[in-house]
Amino acid sequence: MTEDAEVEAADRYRVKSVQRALRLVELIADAAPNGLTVTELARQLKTSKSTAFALAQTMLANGYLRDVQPGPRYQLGLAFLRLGDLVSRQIPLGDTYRPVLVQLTEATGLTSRAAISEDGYPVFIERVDGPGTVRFHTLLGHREAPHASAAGKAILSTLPTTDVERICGAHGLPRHTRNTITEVPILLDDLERTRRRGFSIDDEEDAEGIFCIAAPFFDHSQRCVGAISVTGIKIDVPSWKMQEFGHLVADHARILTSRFNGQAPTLHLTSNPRIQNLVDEVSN
Amino acid sequence: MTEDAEVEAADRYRVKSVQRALRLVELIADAAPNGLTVTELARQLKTSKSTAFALAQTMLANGYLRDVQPGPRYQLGLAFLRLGDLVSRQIPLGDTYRPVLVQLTEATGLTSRAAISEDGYPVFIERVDGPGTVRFHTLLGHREAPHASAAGKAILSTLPTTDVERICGAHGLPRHTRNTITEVPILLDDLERTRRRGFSIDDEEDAEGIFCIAAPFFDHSQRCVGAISVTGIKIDVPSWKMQEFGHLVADHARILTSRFNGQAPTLHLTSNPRIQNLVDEVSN
DNA sequence: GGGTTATGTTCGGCATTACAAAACCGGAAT
DNA sequence: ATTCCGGTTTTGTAATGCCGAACATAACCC
Repeated sequence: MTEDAEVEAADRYRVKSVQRALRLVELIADAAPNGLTVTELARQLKTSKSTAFALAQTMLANGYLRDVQPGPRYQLGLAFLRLGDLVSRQIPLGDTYRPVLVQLTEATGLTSRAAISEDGYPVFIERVDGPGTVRFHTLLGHREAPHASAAGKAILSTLPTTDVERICGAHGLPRHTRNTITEVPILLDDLERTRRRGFSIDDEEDAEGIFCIAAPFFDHSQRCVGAISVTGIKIDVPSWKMQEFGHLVADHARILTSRFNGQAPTLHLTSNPRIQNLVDEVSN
Repeated sequence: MTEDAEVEAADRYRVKSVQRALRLVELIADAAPNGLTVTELARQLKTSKSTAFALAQTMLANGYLRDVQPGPRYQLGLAFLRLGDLVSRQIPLGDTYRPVLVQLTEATGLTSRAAISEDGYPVFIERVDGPGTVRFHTLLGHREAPHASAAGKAILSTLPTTDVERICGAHGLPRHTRNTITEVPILLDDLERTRRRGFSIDDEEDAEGIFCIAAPFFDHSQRCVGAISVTGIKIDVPSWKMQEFGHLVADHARILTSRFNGQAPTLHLTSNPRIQNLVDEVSN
């Protein structure tokens, strides 16, 4: 009990049963679409059936869960639809994103998404699926890794190095694929290239076979609000097309910036010598 | 304590602190977009500041609330975005609705919505706003009154009379405006007219100055899945246009029905004599 | 069809812990 | 500088959430 009094202190003002209830919601969310039974909930929550039952009943009575037959299985209720809609309305200029994404998807034929920055992390708030048959299971509200996603790197590329190091320090650079950048200096190089290009590239760094291209957009004080991105399957895209996609994404990010009456910051070119010879790499 | 042991029994398996937490979420949702402070929460929850604080901290730590400065105000967190998105994906054929609504909005210039039936109540699951500057504050996940909304009446019109009476008996027919139907027989007449027309009309019955036109759609077993509707301001719509809107809505509802591989039920014409002379009213 | 297993639901008691009140703190306004 | 007001922390106590075990009910299988 002496090990980490800090965590203990942080927990002091948390209501345990509510924590459990929230965890229950998460479990059901992850277990979609078939729902979970009381027994399965109890096992996963590491609690007794009676407790899981009481929690589920409470959520049920308030519309946060619904009961799908047969064999009482709990599924997320429509109440979350309302709350989700409310949240998306609270996002500043929330209805600006979709038209831009629609246009970007039409131009590229790819699924496009918009993320806003939450302490450096991209949180996706809007999505327009492409016409392809392959569907990426990308949920709104999802936080992606800053170092292993195009949107994340686009956001990081607008931040001073100290902030990048702080954010990376907080959660490390866990490896997702063999292409994932796991060293801070390499990441910083990548961010510098991103600044020069105007868009970031996730080349199978988050998931095998998937690429992502993103560009940041800004508010009036030149602060990065978030990033928009397109996602596709690596195999059927020649590299010249990647460049084209990149410019399209960057163009549409600029449209968003102007919608916000925003302004992109002027580039602070690095003096890092390792970077200097990358200047012309853009046109490769 | 002897008054209603039934309610007491139903409450027995509810977790009080979780109930409170959910109520807290509702309060914050209703108080949007500026959020609430701990003190305001405590007052509205009729609890002490410390309790409200603990609840809010718990939700905060899990991303269900966010802290908007200044003077710590709590606002709904982006976690709800994820859950809302998940729920909307769980709706069968969830991505079928939007294209149809887009088309309907283009054809009518009005805001159009789709609702699914939950025990006779329409719950709105998708929305496409019209080009007008006036915005209706219609939230997804919102349950409208069955007797005082076009979508509700469209759904009721597909149900046998006994079901309609049961549903109305459960919550009564509360008056919203002076046009609201508050008598069951009148409602039944209206439903019969709806069946003959092929679409339902809410003529300022839910809110003054607002009209709504809806039509039901069906699944393969001829059961009503829900209804789609258009909403507009009464004043600038001539009655012949209402008819045109009605047919457009009904047409698009049929499109949805066919997307579900569904089939509309054959009309069971009533023998109610009061209705007989309404048959030709359609062409008024 | 009866026995068997796996569930969902109900109950009672103990220990936990969520709660309220009050003290503490820090910033804004006077 | 002082007061006020709201947010945070503390602490004791009573409420209540939790568990285990009993009960009910449905699915399953010889």
